[in-house]
Amino acid sequence: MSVTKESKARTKVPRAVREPQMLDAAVAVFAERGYHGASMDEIAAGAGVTKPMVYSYFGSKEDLYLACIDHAGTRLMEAVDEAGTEERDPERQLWLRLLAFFRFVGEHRHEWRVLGREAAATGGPASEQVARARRRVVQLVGRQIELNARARGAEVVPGGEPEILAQAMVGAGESLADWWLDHPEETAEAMAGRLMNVLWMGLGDLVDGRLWSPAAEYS
Amino acid sequence: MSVTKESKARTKVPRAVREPQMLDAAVAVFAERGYHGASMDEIAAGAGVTKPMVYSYFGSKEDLYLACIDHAGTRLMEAVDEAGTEERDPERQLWLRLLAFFRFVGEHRHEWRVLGREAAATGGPASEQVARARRRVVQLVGRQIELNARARGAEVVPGGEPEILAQAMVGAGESLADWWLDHPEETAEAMAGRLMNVLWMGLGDLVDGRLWSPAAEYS
DNA sequence: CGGTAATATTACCGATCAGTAAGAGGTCAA
DNA sequence: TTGACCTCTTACTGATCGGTAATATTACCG
Repeated sequence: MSVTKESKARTKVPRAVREPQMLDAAVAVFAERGYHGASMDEIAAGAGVTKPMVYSYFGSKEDLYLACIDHAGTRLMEAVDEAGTEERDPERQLWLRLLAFFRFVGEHRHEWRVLGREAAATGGPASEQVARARRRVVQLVGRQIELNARARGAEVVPGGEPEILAQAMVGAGESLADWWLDHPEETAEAMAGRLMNVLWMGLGDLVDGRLWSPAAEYS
Repeated sequence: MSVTKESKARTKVPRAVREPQMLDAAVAVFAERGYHGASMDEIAAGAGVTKPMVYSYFGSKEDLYLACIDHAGTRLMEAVDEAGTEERDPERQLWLRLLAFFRFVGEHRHEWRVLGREAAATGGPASEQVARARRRVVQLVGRQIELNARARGAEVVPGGEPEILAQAMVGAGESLADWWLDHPEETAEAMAGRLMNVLWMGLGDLVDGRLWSPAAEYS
């Protein structure tokens, strides 16, 4: 009952297994305490080893942090990217990807927190890495917006470049995801639906009673 | 050239003057380094004094942080609240308040950063204070949404409770504000216009070419 | 002037923490 | 078996930082 799993695995564990364990523990601690607040001892303990092992595998605290950012960013990108790749209708594709986003956040809260919140706190080159990972997500969303616009026959998106709109969308998603943490009774579908509404329909439509809803069953 | 201002003010400064100086310095350092990364020595130096003075006025690091949150939150609330108080049209009132928000962010980046980003990093009772300050903003926006809905004759806002929509809006504003930091050539008006568009018109309208624009001159 | 209260400093303590040295103990191939 | 390699630990260093005496210095008021 002391540690999460496998109270005592006294065997030596090969690097290929232990390294991901360390990464997971690091993501959890960084998400909980932030970069400065996280201690390497706690991360090591979370992985079931002691500090020098973490240093021998990852080099330094900052390198470990960078690895966490990369890990989380890649996983999020994969989840959102592969959702709706075979969906032709851009509006529905947007919906599917929003849904994938919230499902990822719901199932990997730690990863999301590392990417979203504690990001710019360090100020060093680590924050550069976070900014890059974040930009990848924003660009993906921006391309999605462009797709939607082109599908409607518009050459450019009015109201600003797609990436700026994407920036706003990602921020709205982040904020809703945070709200979700305090209201776990909501489903990922409900959260994605809310974001889809406020983004796609806009407040102007909403207050007039025009509501968005997924046309068909969602996967 | 060493310190920002007044190279040497060798006189003793009354508490009523020095305390706000400390608060300003603390906001700046907390915004830059985050709670954990900020050192009391740096804050004290920024205020032109040494550490024990800060402790004698604010008690502890956490108390100082709380004071910063309160300070920034109150100022932001005031700025947004008093904008458009005498505007009757809710849609235009929303616009004026978005504008006030971005002007505040543009002129008080430190304050905004303390409220927005480094917020949940501490995990202690300080994050509770941040959450409360943030909630005040969200509630203000939520009331604004309700006002808009009522002005259109709707009893309730479809698509979810107003505070959830407000949560998304605030997040979108945060995110755009961050983007703004890297693109200072944009004006507060342009930023507020973009946010107004994506929120009020919605992507569905935007990609169809329906764009929002302020009806009359904005103050 | 003199003395009281507020402003301010120097110099320190103890704790925490990133990072390391040195070596103990398995594991496996030859 | 043996010896080389990988895993893992104990035990430390040096620096930073929150917080605190103890004390100095200035302003102000009678």
